[in-house]
Amino acid sequence: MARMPAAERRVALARAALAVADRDGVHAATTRAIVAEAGMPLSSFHYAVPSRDELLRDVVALVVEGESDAALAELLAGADDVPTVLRRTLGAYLEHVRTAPGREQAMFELTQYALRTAELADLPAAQYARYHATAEALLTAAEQHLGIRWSAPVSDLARLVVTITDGVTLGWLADRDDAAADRTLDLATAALAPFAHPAPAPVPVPSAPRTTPLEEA
Amino acid sequence: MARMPAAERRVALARAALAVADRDGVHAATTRAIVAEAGMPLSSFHYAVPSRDELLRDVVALVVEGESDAALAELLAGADDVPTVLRRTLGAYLEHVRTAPGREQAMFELTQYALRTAELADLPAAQYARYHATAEALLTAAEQHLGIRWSAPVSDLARLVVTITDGVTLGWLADRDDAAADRTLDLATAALAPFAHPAPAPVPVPSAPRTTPLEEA
DNA sequence: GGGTGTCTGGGACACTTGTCCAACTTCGCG
DNA sequence: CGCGAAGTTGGACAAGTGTCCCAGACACCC
Repeated sequence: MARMPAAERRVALARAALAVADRDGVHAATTRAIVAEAGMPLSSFHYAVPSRDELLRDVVALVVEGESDAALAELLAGADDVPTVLRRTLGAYLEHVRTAPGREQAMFELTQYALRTAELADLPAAQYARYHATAEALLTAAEQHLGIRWSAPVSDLARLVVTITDGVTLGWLADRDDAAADRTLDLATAALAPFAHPAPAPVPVPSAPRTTPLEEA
Repeated sequence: MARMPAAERRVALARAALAVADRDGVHAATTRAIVAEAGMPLSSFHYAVPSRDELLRDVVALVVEGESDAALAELLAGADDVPTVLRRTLGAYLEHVRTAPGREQAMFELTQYALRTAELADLPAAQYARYHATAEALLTAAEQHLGIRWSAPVSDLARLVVTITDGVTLGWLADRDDAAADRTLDLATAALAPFAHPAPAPVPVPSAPRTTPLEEA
């Protein structure tokens, strides 16, 4: 085995663990399966990581990290009306689940496992806080780009959005009914869109007039 | 051990398995833990049940069975306006989750486990079909009792409702934020209520006029 | 009452699991 | 060059897993 600092080996193990959990489920991500995936001898595991549970913590961080970026670009494209953008964003999420179902299922499994494991009991709350924050950022960005204001607290709406994406994912994983999932998103869009109100007259800061409000970051 | 026909012993084992899965998670529901819970010797297990996976199938059936009744009564009580009934029903579900979180989590774990297990791969679809059917029956009953008509296909709405309850459950299990879950249900209620339209003039069957349409079953 | 089929239950099997050790090699610095 | 720190590794451990066998006990019907 090539020589490798422990820290580096640890992230390689986290990536391997994610690959195994994606393919075969979290319960199959044993220390032996993980090192096999990473092409390491078993003894490397506990040299790089104190315990399997610690590694799983890394895996969650690994996924939650890269999650926020992908969806944001979708919003900025074709800045149409609210329902269209909403539907397109939800659709993009579902598409992501469809192309990597194991990954998303692994995240559910990880959450459930963490909830049952004393040393990881704090993980799910942090994980979902990140989900909620991501959704909130998305909704706030939508206000800007669509020139609207949400008629309910954005943090509450964000939680509802995560609720819906989670629910749709779970349902689709269970029966793989693409058409039904799409119809659910249609309905969810129709249910969510009315919370968007046209923005009040773009508040001009009296002391600092702008030529065009479109130039605001 | 008292003598007991194998069939009877099997349901006792299913109940014990549910108790263990509720308390300690599905992964802790080993054959030994289950028979200990049931107060049986280990060898009784495979006399009554061919395999552990078969037993888990029973457990799902056990829960899905008793699920439909509880919520229905809620609807019939105080037949108020749509948002109130909607909110009350969703609230009753959340309350159920709150009082038995392990149970609901066990169902999620069971679904995830089944999805990863070839012999149980058919379970999740059937399980969710039941959920959807239950929600659909509820929504249809609501049409009658509230004198409304849903402006979207009831089966689609039912899937959205299950999506939301699943999502709320998952989120609450993760962070146990009661207030946030309640706010999510408030918002979901506001989002769902507009799908209810006043029923069209109560269709009188021309050949069989009724004195009062309220007496219809 | 005898015998057949149902039920009991102790014990074992083959295997997998997370974790650790102790010996070995390699690196980098003085 | 020498030496301590860092990295590598085969092998083992104790515990736990699902499943099965087999000898015995009991119930019920002819």
